[in-house]
Amino acid sequence: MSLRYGILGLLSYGDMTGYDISKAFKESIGYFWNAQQSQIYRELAALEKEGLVEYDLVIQNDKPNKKLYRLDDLGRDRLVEWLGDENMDDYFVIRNPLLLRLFFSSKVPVSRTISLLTNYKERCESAARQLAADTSDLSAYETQVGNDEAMYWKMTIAYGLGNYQFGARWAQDCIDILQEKEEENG
Amino acid sequence: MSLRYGILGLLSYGDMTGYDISKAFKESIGYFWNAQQSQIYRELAALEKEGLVEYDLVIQNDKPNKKLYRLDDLGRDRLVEWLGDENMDDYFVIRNPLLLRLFFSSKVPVSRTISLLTNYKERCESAARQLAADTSDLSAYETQVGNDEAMYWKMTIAYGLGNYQFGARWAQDCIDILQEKEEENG
DNA sequence: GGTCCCATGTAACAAGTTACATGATTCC
DNA sequence: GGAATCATGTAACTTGTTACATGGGACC
Repeated sequence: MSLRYGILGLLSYGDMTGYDISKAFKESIGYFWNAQQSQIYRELAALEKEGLVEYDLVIQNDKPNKKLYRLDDLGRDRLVEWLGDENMDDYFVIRNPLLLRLFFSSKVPVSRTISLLTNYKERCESAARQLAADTSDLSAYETQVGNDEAMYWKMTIAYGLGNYQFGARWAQDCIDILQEKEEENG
Repeated sequence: MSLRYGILGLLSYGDMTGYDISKAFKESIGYFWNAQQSQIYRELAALEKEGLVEYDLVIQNDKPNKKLYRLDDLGRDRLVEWLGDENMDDYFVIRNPLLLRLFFSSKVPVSRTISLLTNYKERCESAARQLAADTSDLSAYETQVGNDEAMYWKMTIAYGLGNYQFGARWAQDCIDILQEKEEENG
């Protein structure tokens, strides 16, 4: 259900094509949501059918033609409705494949799990660096969309960074425990 | 794909019915994975068809009959294979509906978002308390399954607790910013 | 000549959600 | 009398994944 509101939300900033939206999911908000291209086209078609969005076909000569989507009033209403929803159950549905795997890791040599966690830690750190770099220049965005938008955006970045940092710290703690274990039994 | 390995992993501890597995997902490992009952029965049927698990039909008089599932050698092999998999892409696919919503929250009054985050913070804190309470007595589990299993289990708990604590702290930071904002413009 | 960008989709499949159906026993 | 526990599943639907298909223009 969230994907649809992600699309409506992006369209609330300005008209976009499916391709633009797909890029936005990858590049701008990929650290808290991701979506397949095929999923976006499917959802856009559904949104149009339900009258939440409309599009104009833009004819281009040097590039493929495109469908430029915009929010309808109904779509805007639904977006605001969703933003005011009291229900938070969705926020506590967790599926963490790393923890699932770690939970059963006694079936595999300790060294294997150390390398898994080392790898994980590095990827957390590089993800954090990447996010910091991508968002280091907030000022451009700030003047473009206004202070309020930038404030909320910063909060999501703070979460992203904090979460990666936590992941890296936790992984290191686990590695320490496992290395001690290895020395004992080695 | 992870669900299947979650089931195989649980069965590696001992024979279980679909109902037992469903309970385990809810109660024991619900803080890092969740699965619908219907999903588990479907997956068990598929695993049996593929020869990764087998079951005995246990006839009961006072309760409904049940299918007691056990791991086959093939299932055990596949589990260990998965535990040694190098690919970590799955661990970095993120879908966080709270951040998605927060990102677009400039369209809604500040007070609304303060109450959202306050609520979120409280639920993080209560989830942390719950997890701590549920796992306060590790000793029973430790003698039952051995030290190695308990070690990995503790690591997943540490993640769960840390993650909830981080969520609560972050939410409070956001609330502080929003309250300042409200006083300025109030 | 090869790859990336632009821009649209379809098709098949896997995974997750929600609701329904059955029925005895136990506990309050 | 009502809810919870035990125990199985089916059906319909939504969401997410992977692969395929098309085709011009730009850049190296």
